[in-house]
Amino acid sequence: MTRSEENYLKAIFHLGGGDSKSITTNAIAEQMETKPSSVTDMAKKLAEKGLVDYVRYQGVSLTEAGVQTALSIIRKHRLWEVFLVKKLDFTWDEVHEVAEQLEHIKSEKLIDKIDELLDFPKYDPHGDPIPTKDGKFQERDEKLLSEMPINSKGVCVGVKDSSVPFLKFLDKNNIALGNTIQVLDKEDFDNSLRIRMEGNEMRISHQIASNLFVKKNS
Amino acid sequence: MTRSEENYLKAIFHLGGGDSKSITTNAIAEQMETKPSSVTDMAKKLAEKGLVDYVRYQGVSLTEAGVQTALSIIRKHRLWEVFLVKKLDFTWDEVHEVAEQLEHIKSEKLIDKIDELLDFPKYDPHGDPIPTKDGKFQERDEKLLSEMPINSKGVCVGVKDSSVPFLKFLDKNNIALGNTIQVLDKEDFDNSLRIRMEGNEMRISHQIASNLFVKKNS
DNA sequence: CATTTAATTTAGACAAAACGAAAAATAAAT
DNA sequence: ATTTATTTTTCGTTTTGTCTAAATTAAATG
Repeated sequence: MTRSEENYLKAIFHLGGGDSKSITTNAIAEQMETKPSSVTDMAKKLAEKGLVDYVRYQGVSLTEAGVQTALSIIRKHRLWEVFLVKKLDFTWDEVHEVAEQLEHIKSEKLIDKIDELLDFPKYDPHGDPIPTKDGKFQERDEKLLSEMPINSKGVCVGVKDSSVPFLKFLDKNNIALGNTIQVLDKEDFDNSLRIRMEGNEMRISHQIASNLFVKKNS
Repeated sequence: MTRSEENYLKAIFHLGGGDSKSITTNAIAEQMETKPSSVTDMAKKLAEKGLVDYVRYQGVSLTEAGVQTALSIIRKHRLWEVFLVKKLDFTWDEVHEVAEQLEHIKSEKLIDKIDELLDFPKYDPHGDPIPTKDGKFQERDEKLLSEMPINSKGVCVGVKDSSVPFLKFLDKNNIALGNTIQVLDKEDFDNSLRIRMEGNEMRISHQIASNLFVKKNS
């Protein structure tokens, strides 16, 4: 399994190709910042290896083997992210780039030991769930802050956009995972929200609210 | 700097090409388990980049820039080895293979933080010195056990051969770095030694003795 | 010093991964 | 239903790193 093949599988998974949904070569090319013609080449190769189903002009979806491979890479990526934050004091906006490299290290023992060292974390620094060793994906009951009704309460558990600028913005405004949130009011005009976060009242744009995952209090 | 280029620089350094000594393409090919013709190609490329001096039919030696690059890779390799042993309970015969991959991860912050996490170790699990961040190499006053005079005492500080079979042999015979050693007798016939190690008397073949580094007591 | 031997380089070819231009297939629009 | 537009693929080319076989250079030997 080459690095490039691994990156394609990961991209297809992130685009939803794990649910036997067909992903277009164009979509994959955009996600990976490459050209559609390159994707076609790789689609053939991965199909050859039994990792994707590929129908010309239709698109690509992951086979069961493809899903498992993708999950193992995502598992490694997220565990390394936790390691970087918890053990090496990286900030959550610094980890992605390095984890993109570390996820390709080939050693089952290494990643199992990292998992153990971190005490088997369930979520990465951005709140994304870490697949288990046997390829199970922990889905979570969460919704976007922008979709919470007025007066509902919850806890901030993840970010949808994990780009560096967004993460830095959250830091600057003391918005962190684990914070309690109550929706106080919604502004019809621009869909902005007034919320109470950890006791402090603040105003949140729709842009922000639609990129924060919240676990609603039961 | 590609992975392949880094591996060539490392190999040349290990063959002594850091002391402006010319290393033949054949020697490099053997060290890297590749073909001399491939080495020639890479020699040209590295010369182009100013990392080696290359004269046709003469061989290759590292430039100052080449030495610094090689040292930074060796530094990473050895720090990762310490990490694997100290933090993840790898044995000293398991670390090399994984460190060969980890040494190519590109992040200055990462390796500095690993260094810090390990409390700035000076030696790797095989007793090899770890170059400093500014590319200084800590030479050490040590000699091979096979060259120690009778009755001299010392401490075992490193291995010359760090192959898996040799390391496993040492484990099996309770020979570990840090152990005290006294040479009791030398057998002229086969150059084997009688030694006292941590109180226990034992016999050591020349083959073994010439692969163990000892720091002589002053 | 000529010749053989060994080491080294050159040249041509290949595989992986990528790209751009152009052809082909599909989808959309009229 | 036919044209138009868009998407996707094909094909030829490039780059990186490697290899084999042939040619060249250096070393060694008589």
